[in-house]
Amino acid sequence: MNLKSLAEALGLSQTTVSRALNGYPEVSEATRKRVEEAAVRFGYRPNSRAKGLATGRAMLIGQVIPTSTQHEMVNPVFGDFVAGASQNLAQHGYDMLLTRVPGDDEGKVYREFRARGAVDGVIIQAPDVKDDRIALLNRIGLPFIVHGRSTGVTEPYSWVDVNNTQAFRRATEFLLQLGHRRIALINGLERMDFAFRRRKGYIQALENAGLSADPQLMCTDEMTEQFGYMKTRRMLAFEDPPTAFLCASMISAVGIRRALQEAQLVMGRDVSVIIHDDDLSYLRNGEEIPIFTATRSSVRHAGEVLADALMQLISDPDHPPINQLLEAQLVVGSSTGPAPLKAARLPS
Amino acid sequence: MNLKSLAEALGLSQTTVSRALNGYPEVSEATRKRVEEAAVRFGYRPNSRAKGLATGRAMLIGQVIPTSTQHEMVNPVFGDFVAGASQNLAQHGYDMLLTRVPGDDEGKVYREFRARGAVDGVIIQAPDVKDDRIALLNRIGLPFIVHGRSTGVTEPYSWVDVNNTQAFRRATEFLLQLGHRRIALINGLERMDFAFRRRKGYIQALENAGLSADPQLMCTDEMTEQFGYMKTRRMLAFEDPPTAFLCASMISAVGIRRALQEAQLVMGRDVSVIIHDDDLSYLRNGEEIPIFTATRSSVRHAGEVLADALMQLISDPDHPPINQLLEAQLVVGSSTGPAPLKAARLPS
DNA sequence: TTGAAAGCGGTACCAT
DNA sequence: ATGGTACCGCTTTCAA
Repeated sequence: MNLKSLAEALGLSQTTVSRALNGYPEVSEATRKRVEEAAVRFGYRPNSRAKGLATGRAMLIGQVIPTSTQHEMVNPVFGDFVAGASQNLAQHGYDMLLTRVPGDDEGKVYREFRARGAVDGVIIQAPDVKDDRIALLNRIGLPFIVHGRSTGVTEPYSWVDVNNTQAFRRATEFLLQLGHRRIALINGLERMDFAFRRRKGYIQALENAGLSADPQLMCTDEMTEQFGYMKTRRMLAFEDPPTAFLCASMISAVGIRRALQEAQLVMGRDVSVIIHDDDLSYLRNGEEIPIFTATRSSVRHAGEVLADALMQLISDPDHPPINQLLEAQLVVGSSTGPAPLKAARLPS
Repeated sequence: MNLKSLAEALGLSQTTVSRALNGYPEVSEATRKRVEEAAVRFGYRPNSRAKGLATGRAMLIGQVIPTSTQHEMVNPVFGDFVAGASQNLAQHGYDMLLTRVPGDDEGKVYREFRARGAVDGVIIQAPDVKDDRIALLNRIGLPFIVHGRSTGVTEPYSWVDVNNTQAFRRATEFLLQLGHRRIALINGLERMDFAFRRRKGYIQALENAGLSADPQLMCTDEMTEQFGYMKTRRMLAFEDPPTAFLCASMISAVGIRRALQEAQLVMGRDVSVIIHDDDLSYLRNGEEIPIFTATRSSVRHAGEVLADALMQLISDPDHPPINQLLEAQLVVGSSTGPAPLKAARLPS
């Protein structure tokens, strides 16, 4: 059923039917009723491509699937982000177009998007420090918004980010308060802006406390389970091992837990662990105090916020860049809900 | 730059240019060269919607984002599946269209897809036992393929699935071989077909060994960390607690590990854990033998296989249903690679 | 081998 | 308030 046959069935012109269905004011209420009813009855839905061709809009937002380069694995929270984003895009009639890039020529995809008119805007994930996608997109004039920021990029662009620096500063401060002095940082690839910022927060907290970061306790790599496991194992073997861990990925966190579990059993070692992204938990004498950032839901939330911002940018081409810094949640309590911070101190 | 202006710039008709670019044989090699070169030079790319309107194909595969109903969280391997699928779709010029359904009227989305001609086919995720989406899609005639199967559906349909029954039967057998008799099953929602099948495999293995499953050791719920944690805690408190755990989600596995870590510290308890999806690991006296199914990469692989199958279905409307059962990987070794199975026996 | 022109299914301008 | 029609950018039949 297309517009033509619907119009014929109603004995009206395509123009009128189209107007009635799209809420134009010049249609009489009587005909509008009649048309809408018939549309439902016949199950008429306008063809997406025809509509897009006529209006010049794709009603699609593009996104390149972000895989960590080597292992080609996708960040497990990607699904949550996408769920949040597409939920709010849907409210504006938009869907999400996912593409995968063979090599590292992501720029080619954006040029294609633009040239083919395949999408009305794009979402950029996991920007690097000095990410060059931003300049490209600004240049080709494809509306976009970055999930995260890119240190070193001076030209204006829209972004929605979580305050990673603050989150890690606070988490480190919390551990320091508890008496920890040897705090390990299991970080992601620091060419990625968010990892870069997390380290910054960690170092800030240490320096504010008059301590300097021990290079031996900081490591950076792709966030695999293996990475978390190996690094933790190695660090626990130091003569002055860390008493707490700060980590930024639920995947690596599994590895850390595995290593700790092993260490406790083998060495009877009593260690604390603090984990960012999904849950931060502090373990002391077998009593666990979960501190969590509930990142899966906050990533989802970021997706929602970002989608709304992008819709604004698209509806108004002259809209100034939107920059939105989301407060990092850092709640101490059980994973069923926040609770007051318990200051469990490290025994001297 | 569109076809018209490209044709004008070349002093050729749109027809010829179109033909040259689409590899029609009747174009002279000389003009084809000339056209292709000019297309590159001008950065010409055919408009997606115009092309789609003319050809009647959307070059898009639809997919509804699968969220577990209550918590609205997305399975963390979703990204890996999508990466695999869209990689192979891209080889055929297809992209993926993601939609989120507000309520539970997923059927409405598929009708829309069909009526609007928004996609050429769809991928169905996480089918329930007796999933009714299958009948609907068969009825409305939208090509589709299911990632997983649906026990109880008799009409033919295409699917790509992993042998979950076998995987869990084998894992259970392995634990039995090692001397375990009290094996816990931390399962997903058993209305979902894959969870249903996993329990089947678990029970099969027990019965083959002349044992019957203890209802106390089987639980099923949404795969949250909390779920894994709480159930493990509870089961460890039994007077005859499990000595091994079989789990089907990396998220719940974190909870299980957390509970075990705690238990070891508090109770000095020595437990084994076996985890499906991402890693199966066996822990004994502090010596860990990882047994893993590498599910993140195998889910990715499933996405690739499924995409290829769907491309076949779409290119040939009369193609009979494609059913492909992927062997579940069950490898014993380190997480860097497979190694021979070590039969670490439980002390009697 | 090349070109003219009729769709594909809508929207929107200009009349009436 | 309603209708006629050009047009969006491409493919494809038919004619030359």
